[in-house]
Order: sequence, then C-alpha cells, then structure tokens
Amino acid sequence: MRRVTELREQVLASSLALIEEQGVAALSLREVARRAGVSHQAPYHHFGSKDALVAELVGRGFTRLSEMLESAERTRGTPARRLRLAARAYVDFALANPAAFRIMFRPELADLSACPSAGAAGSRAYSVLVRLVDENFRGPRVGPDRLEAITTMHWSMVHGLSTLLLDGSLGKRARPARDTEALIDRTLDLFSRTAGRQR
Amino acid sequence: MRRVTELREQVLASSLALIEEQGVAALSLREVARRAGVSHQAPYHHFGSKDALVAELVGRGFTRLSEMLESAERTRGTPARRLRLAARAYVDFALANPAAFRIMFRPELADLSACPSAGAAGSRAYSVLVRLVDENFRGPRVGPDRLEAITTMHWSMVHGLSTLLLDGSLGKRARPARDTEALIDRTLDLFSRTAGRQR
DNA sequence: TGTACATCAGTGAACGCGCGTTCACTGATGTAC
DNA sequence: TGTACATCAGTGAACGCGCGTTCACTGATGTAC
Repeated sequence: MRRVTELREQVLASSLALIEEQGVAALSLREVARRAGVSHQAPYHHFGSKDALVAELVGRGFTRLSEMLESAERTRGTPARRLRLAARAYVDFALANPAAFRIMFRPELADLSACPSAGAAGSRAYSVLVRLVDENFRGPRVGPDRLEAITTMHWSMVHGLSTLLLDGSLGKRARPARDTEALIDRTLDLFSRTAGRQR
Repeated sequence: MRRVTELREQVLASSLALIEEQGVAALSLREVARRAGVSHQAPYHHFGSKDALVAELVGRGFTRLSEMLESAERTRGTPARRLRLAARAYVDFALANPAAFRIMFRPELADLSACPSAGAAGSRAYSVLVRLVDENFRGPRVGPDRLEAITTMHWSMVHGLSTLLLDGSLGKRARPARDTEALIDRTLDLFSRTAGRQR
C-alpha cells in the first residue's frame, strides 16, 4: 500500500495535467485513476466526489495565487513597483498553472459556496489587490467610487491578459515574430505607467 | 413539417439558452432536440455533428461582435470617443450574448481551423480594435511595439471585464450596494481617459 | 512480546445514465415531362 | 392537368461508450491491553 497521502497528491496532480492536456470537460475521476495506475474507485477514499476534488483544486489555486500576490506586496520599492509586480505575478500564476486558473473562475463547475476555504482563499487574493490600489491611488480627491473603478480596471486587465494568453488568442493575433514574453512586459509596463494615474 | 430553416434556427437558439442556463458542459444535441420538441436525430439534418453546431454558434457570435464594434467605429466624434464606444460595445456584447461569448474563446471546444468563416469573423472583430488604436495613438514617436502593447492592453481590459462580469466574480467582490452598470461605466471611462495616453 | 480488534486504502464487479452517432424507414413537397 | 420520381426533414430503434457512484470484499497497518 502507498503512504498515506501519496495517492491523494497524485490524483490532484493528474487532474491538473488532464485539464491542461484536454480541457476542463475531459476531467474525469476514472481517467485520473487510470493515470495513477489505480482502480477507478480508489480516489473515492480521498475525495468524496468529483465536486470535492474540483473544490480542492480551486482552493489550492487561490491559495497559491494569494501567496504570489503577497510576495509582490512585500517587495521593497515604490508602491507603483509593487502594483506592477503584483500584475506580473497574476499573469505568471496563470501561465504557470493553466489548469488551476481555468477552473478557478467557473462557478458553475464547482460550487464554492459549498467549500468555504476556497472562497476565503479567493477573497484573500482579491484583498491584496485592494490594498495595493489603495496604496497607489488613495488621496484627498480620490473617492471610493474611483478606487473601486481602479481596482476593477486592474483586475480586468491582468485577468483578461491571462485569459487571452491561455486561450491562445493573443498568440494568433499578435505578430508571430514577436516574443510573447516581451509583449506581456511591454503591455504591463504601459498599463502601470498610465492607467488610472492623474495627468 | 416545418418550414425549411425553422428547426435550424430553433436548434441554435436552444443551444444558447441551454449554455446560458447550465453552462457549456451541459450543451448536448439530445437536450436541444428535446427542447425543440423533436426527435433527437432531427438536428442531424441541419448540422453534421455537434462540433459543426458549435462552430456555427461561434461564427455567428464573432459576426455579431464585429457588427457592434464597427457600429461604434462609424460614430461621429473624436477618435477617443469611438474607442470608448467600442470598449463599451465589447462588454455589451458579452452581457447580451453570454452563451456565445463563453464558447467563442475556447479553442479546445470548437476547432475554428475547421471552420474558416468563424476564424475570419474573429479576425474581422480584432481588426476593428487595431484600426481604432491606430487612429488614437499613432504618432511619430509611437512605434509598432507600442501600438501592439496598447492594442493588447485594450483587448485584455475589455475581455477581462466581460469575463469577470459573466462569471459573477465582480458582483461578489464589488460593494453590493453599487450598481454594476455604473461600475462598468466608471471603469471604462477611467481606462479610456488614462491608459496609454502620453502624459 | 503477543494477541485481538479497528481502521484504512485499496480491488473488482455492477448499477443506471445520457451521450453522439448510425441506420432504415416515412410521408410531404417540389419538379420534369 | 396528371403522373412518376427525387429530395428533404422528419421518426424511432439501436449501437457502443465513458461516466459517477455504490457495494461487498481484502489485506496491511496501527493500537489497546
């Protein structure tokens, strides 16, 4: 028999690999068990249901994203630099964890209200962004409406960029000779230098 | 028997309704036939396969999006106003056609390379954005790299905002008392007034 | 140190289900002569 | 105007498939005494 948590971790890893290779729709407990070289009933000893497995993946995803954002937040330098690093961290998370990113924002896939810890991890990530925007833009003439709009704009921008990169839309449209990495950097640079700043 | 194209249109409409209600994974030819009150084989007289049905939905979606963007492009006023209207048109399209929007950017769901017209419709929409960015930002000191970054930034922003709105993420995070409509407007206003503009 | 027992992580068979797709058929409509 | 025929959009039965989930069982491990 395996050590206690071995199969559990293997199932989680195989699930992400499967989603990465064949998309969210291809995720099935049976295929995951097959990849782990284990009977298709074995995963049920670690996850009560397929939904519970997905919820665990979502929760871990948000936790990892939060850690990466908080790491950017702790960096020395100007507030603008911290915000810029957080934006890059968001995109980096998506590129490094495409399968997790794909399932994290699909409420119809996994009911997060049934999994409080995953919901809390999502809030934790969001609150980093709120703090960074606050630090960068709060001022006597900047009301809550404007702060909320700036937050929404930043989140939309990094989320959209991540999504388009993962779906391959940008790769198809941007000039093929250009390096994707450079495009990401130029785009985030431009955004953080201009968007929302008073002129 | 029905008139020639009646069931065809009904199948397309039911498919979108089904996706809207239960998500992309719930789309099945059999359920769609059921909703149309027709045998489950009947749709095959109009679509060779499920993939062909999805490709048709994607193609029509991009065509409609292109029309809305081009309508914004034809508006009188400043270039900035046209770009701002196009951004709003993109978000409006997503909110008005959530099911279509959800499947339009999922290459693993429908292989667009197998459906040239859908791919062309996608390029048509993208080229509107390219023209509007060009009109707004081209200048002696603005090279192609910068124009490409501005384009990417704009697309990412409206795409991310649309995605977050459809997935309900923004509704959960933003202060509940605020009107979503107002948040969209403030965000797009702020973005178009600041992002990418020389200071 | 030995023994009885509970627990835990596996196996393998079986369930019912909905799916995409194929096939043979039907009956109404349109068309050539 | 009638007739023969092709076409077209349906029906209904059937196929094989993979899925999530349940059940009864097994054998190794940990633990109380």
